Amino acid sequence: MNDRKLKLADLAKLAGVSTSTVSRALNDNPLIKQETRDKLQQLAKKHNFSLNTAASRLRTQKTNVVAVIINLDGDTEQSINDPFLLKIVGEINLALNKFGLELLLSNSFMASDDWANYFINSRRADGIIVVGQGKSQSNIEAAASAGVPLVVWGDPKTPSSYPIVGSDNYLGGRIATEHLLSNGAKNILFLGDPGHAEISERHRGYLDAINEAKATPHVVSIDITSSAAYKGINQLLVEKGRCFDGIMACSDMVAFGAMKALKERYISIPNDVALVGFDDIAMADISHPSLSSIKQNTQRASVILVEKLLAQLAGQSVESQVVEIELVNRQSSQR
Amino acid sequence: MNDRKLKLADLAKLAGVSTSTVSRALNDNPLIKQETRDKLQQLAKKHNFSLNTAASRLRTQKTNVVAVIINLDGDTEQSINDPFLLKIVGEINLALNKFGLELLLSNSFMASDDWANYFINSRRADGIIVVGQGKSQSNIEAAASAGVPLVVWGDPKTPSSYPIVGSDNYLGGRIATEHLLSNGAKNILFLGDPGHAEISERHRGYLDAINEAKATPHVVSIDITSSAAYKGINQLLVEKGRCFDGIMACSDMVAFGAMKALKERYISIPNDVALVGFDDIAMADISHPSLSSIKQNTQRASVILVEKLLAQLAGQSVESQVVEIELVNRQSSQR
DNA sequence: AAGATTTATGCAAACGTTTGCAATTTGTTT
DNA sequence: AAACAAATTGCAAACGTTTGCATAAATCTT
Repeated sequence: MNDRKLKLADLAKLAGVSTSTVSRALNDNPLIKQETRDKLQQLAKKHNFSLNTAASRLRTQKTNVVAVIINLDGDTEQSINDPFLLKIVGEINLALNKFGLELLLSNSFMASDDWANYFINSRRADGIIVVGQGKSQSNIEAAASAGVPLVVWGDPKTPSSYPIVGSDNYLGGRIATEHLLSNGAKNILFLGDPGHAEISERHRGYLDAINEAKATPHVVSIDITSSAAYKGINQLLVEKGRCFDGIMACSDMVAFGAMKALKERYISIPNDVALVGFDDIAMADISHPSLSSIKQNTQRASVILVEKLLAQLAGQSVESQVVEIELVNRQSSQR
Repeated sequence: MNDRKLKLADLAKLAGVSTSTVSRALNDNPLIKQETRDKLQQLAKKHNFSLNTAASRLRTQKTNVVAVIINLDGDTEQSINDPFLLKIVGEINLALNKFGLELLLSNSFMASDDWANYFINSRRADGIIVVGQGKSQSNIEAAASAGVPLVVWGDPKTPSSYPIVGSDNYLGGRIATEHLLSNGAKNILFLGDPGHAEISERHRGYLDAINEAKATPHVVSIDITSSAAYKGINQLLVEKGRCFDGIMACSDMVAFGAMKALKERYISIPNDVALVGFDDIAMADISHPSLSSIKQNTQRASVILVEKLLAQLAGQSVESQVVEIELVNRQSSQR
């Protein structure tokens, strides 16, 4: 490997042309003769040359970087290790790569609260993708109103000044609940925290389905973690006995927490209690009984998120968008 | 919000000092009088000023960015969505933040194969953290021998020219197997692909434990996915019946795949077959029966990875390091 | 074959920081 | 009060690209 890092000027000298020509050639600028372009590109490859991104970013005022912020609530236990959040990040990564963009990973604890300043003003990234609305949208609002190109994974029905891409959570909640009802459940619990944006919509769907069936709703409000779910169901069983025969869990991890509590007390799933989760994480298919769940099309959503961000960068204004959901019918709700 | 982005020079004019002074003040350089520093920092805050990172990176030749590469095998199904890999990424993120570094997320599919060139030469990042050794280490070798500051999450016992931080996989495999033996299992399966660096060590540990107990080893070589495990165990049961009473799975996801196959055939865990996994993912505690597993201290490992990378950046040479493991004893292996 | 186009290249000025060195101010010593 | 040392600040030159404009070379008109 060469000693000192080559720069454009060195390459130009080697080829006996100007730096402008090399720069254009490497960027495949049609101003340069095809033949010259090929020659220079080969030369660059041969010498292991690579443009200094700092310099080109400074010059072009573009970074080709997107900041992805995992938006965690300060007061919840939902951790940066939540499998679903990380799954989305993985898929956003793939989607960004498809468009030649890079991914700067952050979380709401780390970056200062002033996202516009920290990420955009400082030219760390061209735009922001926020994963999760959380309980409070103030950081997002602030960034959006500062004119930052921004797009959010969350509940698209939430009124907002910024585009939100996500599942139809209302419909998901409704379908899941109707599914439980049609499988004979009468007393269905909603397990999750309706204070949280996305979950509140699932809750609305649940409520409407319950009311239409003239059943009585019952909410067990817990944090979005499996251990909170485990404790919540346990406590309920201790205090009131098995006063329910169905659970609509606000996430798969929450469903698994509930499942554990039920199994420990030898309550049969799905015979005594039917169970539906949300997210369709990998584990849903592997657990026993396998977990029925509302599958979110995260792959498609990721691509849409990136497309909408690019549209904003191109100056277009974009709207929120719903991506389809699907009930994946497995053992935990069959009877 | 102001119209045009402020630059250092604007701020300097506002304060009536030179850009040098502002630059130094914002970087808390003791050359500048404390009083002046405070004043300028406040002014910067007030005007929502933020240094242009492209410019400072160009000037200083440092980025404060670390590229994290999820190293996926081309020929395996282990996906970018693997919960364990992503968990590590999450923790590396936190560790980097602690040191004021940022995280550029990549995977081995996206970046060109020439990591030295793509990440370092181009000044995209100062160093690289590779997550997972995969089956082939050629990319890593190439980068390391090009002099890239680099550190790998993997099996520290693998001979290498670069530092590897990871669990004592040999010991993990051994402890897990001994645990199964001491719980009365006689015919213990190793479930996983010994061609894979980290897993080969676990396999060695397994073999030694088995041999010392004068038992017979039996390897079911499968891809590192739960569905491969499910199929593998299913097939074995069909072809040879239940010819084993213990399974040492090379990961928790693999263990869950096996668990599902067993449950479906009403083979009791742990009574008929005792089961131990590896990784201790969140689900291990939530499943029923809960899954005994070898817990890797990923949090500590992440901090060590970052520290070793920083040491390299400071010109020191660093060695591979083992982080402790721990058997988490749960229901799947108790009898 | 000389002008008028078209095509291909080069010049030189940015982009916004940081930093070695020089210059200025302040404080200390005699 | 002069001479010196120490503490602050400013000057100006980088860092390595990209790109508007000018120029040179090649092609086309007539």
